[in-house]
Amino acid sequence: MKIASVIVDVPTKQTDKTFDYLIPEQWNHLVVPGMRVIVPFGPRNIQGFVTEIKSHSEFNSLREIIEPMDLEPVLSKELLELGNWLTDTTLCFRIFAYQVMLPAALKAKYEKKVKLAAGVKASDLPSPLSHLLDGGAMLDWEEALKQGLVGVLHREAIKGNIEVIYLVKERVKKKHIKVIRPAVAAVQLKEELKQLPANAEKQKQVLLYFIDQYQETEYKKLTSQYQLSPSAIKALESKGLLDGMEMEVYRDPFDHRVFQKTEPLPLTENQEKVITPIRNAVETGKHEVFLLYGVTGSGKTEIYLQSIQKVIEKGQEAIVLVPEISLTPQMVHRFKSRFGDLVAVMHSGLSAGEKYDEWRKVQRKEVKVVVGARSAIFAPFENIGIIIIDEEHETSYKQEDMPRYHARDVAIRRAQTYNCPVVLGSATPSLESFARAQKNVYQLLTLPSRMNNQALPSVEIIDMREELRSGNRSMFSRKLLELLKDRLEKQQQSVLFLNKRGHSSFVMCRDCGYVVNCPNCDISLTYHRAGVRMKCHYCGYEAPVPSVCPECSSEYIRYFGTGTQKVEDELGKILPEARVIRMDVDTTGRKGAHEKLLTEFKEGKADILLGTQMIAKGLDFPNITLVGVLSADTMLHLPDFRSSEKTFQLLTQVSGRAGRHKLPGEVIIQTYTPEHYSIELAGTQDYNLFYQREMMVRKMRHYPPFYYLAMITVSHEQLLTVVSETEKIVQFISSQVSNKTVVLGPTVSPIARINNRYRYQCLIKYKREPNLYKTLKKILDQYQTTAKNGPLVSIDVNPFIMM
DNA sequence: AGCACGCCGACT
DNA sequence: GTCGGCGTGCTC
Repeated sequence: MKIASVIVDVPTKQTDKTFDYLIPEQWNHLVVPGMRVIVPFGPRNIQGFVTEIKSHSEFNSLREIIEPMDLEPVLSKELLELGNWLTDTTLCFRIFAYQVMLPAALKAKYEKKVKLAAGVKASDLPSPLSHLLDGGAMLDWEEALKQGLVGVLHREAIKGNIEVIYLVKERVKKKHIKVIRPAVAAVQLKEELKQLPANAEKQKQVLLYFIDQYQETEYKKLTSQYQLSPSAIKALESKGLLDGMEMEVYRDPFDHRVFQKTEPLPLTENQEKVITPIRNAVETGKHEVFLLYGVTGSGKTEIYLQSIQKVIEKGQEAIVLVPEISLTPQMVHRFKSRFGDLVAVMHSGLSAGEKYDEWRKVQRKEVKVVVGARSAIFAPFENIGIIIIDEEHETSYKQEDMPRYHARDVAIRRAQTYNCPVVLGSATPSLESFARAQKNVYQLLTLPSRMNNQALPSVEIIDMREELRSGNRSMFSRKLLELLKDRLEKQQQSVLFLNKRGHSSFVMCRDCGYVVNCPNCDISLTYHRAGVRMKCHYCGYEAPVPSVCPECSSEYIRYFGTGTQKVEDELGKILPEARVIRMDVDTTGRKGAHEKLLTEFKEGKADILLGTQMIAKGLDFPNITLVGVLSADTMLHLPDFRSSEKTFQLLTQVSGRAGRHKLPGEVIIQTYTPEHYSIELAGTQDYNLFYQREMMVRKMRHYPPFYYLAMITVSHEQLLTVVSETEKIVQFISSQVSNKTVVLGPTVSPIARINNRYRYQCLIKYKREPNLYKTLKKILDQYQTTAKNGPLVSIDVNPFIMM
């Protein structure tokens, strides 16, 4: 009998290896690597991934695979290998690496049930069980737990009267509809029509329909159109004239929309210059990474579209990654209207079932292009011709929980295996990428000017300290107010951008400044409008919003939100005639609200669009001629070495919203630190100078791209234990690495406590350390094996969030 | 993760 | 003497 090596769905150190199972004869040829199977594991049944088929095992008493869950593997050979690579490079469990590559719908759901053992009568059991299990009924274990039946069940199980059953279930079913199609030629249908008994009126109608419409038809449509009972169709089916079958259908989220087909636009001279090397790489099947550096509005998307066109012509497939927040309907529209049904879209707005359907389209090779957020990088294509990452600098490409991968790294890895180009596009490339381009690791392609040579908007930086000194205490500088009024008169549109500080909405006392914190974590609670409650995002603690301040008993304790509410109120006072649309977590919570608000703004139903992060991208409306940034520096003081870079990127991004069409644009940036280079240089929109300045800082402080980072976070209930354990780790690493490597710590984490566990960090900065991963793995092995009340250790290689 | 096995305290 | 607490170790 053949043997399968299986990675089981149990994410622990001890089970992070393959387990061997016998393949029952009947599945012998079906079970292949990459397939999900149900296997017995101890007393229960769980899901697992087959990684290998072999004929020998070191174990002598193997159990059998219970059942395969797929007819064809869900992970190709390439993806299995990619999963192993992910495991090694991000130091996670293999099961996590496999699961992250699949839609959530394919993750197993487990159910534990109780039923009567064979040959036992329900009446033999004690009273509560006897009727619950009567007639072979299955009792849900959770349900039994709630009713306090565990003790009884336990006793009966020992006696052998009941049986515990472990079920592995799919989360989402494929959606099917029943269709009917003619089973014989149309001529023959006509023949049969004549032979029908005179009273077979309904059958006659159905036959006439199929003679007229010789095609597959939805069962429901037939029955409702002719008011049929199923029997008429059944009769025809049994005569062999019609064929009924289940057909898999997709939940198409864009079903109701019609896409006007667009043709490739003529390229400018610059675009032509830039696309040529990409086309060549596609043509010759050469792996190369291009950094497409092009200012906002320089026509990067058209480059993507035409490169993909080339790939499709060559019979290959394309993956396009777009940050979640710019995966707007407009963006999707551009791809759908160029490539029509060949596009699958994957983003968080879809339901689990819809995501699964989009994934199936890729798996069944029914599409050629995938447009999606981070996880779309794992699209199960098998002949990739190009991978494009738009807004390459976006931090959302790094996943913050296991496996902590960066989509850019995965993209390059996959492109290497498929010998195809990667295009990283940005108006403000990440320092890492730009530095690589400078060193010719990546090939730099530049689009220096906007299409049609529109001027970049003029940017003015306003020193808010100056405003305060001259007696203006409002949040609008005099200049910004003046321009807002001007745009109102001219009936042009403005965008006001509020940079939210650190985390989201919190509750604060206006009198004493008290902020409501989580009692278990050193972090403020987040306000949730539903139920007027506050929640902790880290431990789940919940509390109602207090009516008086616990510190000073003031009644003026309230939700501070992202500040947009406050800005809106103030706007209402000073510009009462302006129509304002506010976009933040509160107003865009519902599905589709985001799109609806933007459409309203586009249609000119408002003069001012006010919002946070989420309006920084993708807005491309002709009538926007003014962009105001209310507070540019809120992000600058976060404990993050990338804060300058992020500030510069965000300001540049926002500025790009103005004057993208015929009308010239103006940008006002309000700040308390106008002298900071990231703000000053965002003002002059000088990426190159910013790059040089920031590189100097990074070099001095030993940060990327000069050094690589690895962050170790240790947590424990006892402060002293955390400190001493972190110290031990620091010592151990120091002893293992070269003296050129910097090992910092123990340092308190920026979030000093989560869920009553204190947190300390150790930061490693290194240039070349070939054995570091092995060393880190050793640390993980050590701590994941020791007792549960011991310290927890997590490691993030190339961290993006330093908390 | 779940679950069994196993060794100590408070009860019929 | 037993029921049940959760500490430890195993699952091919």
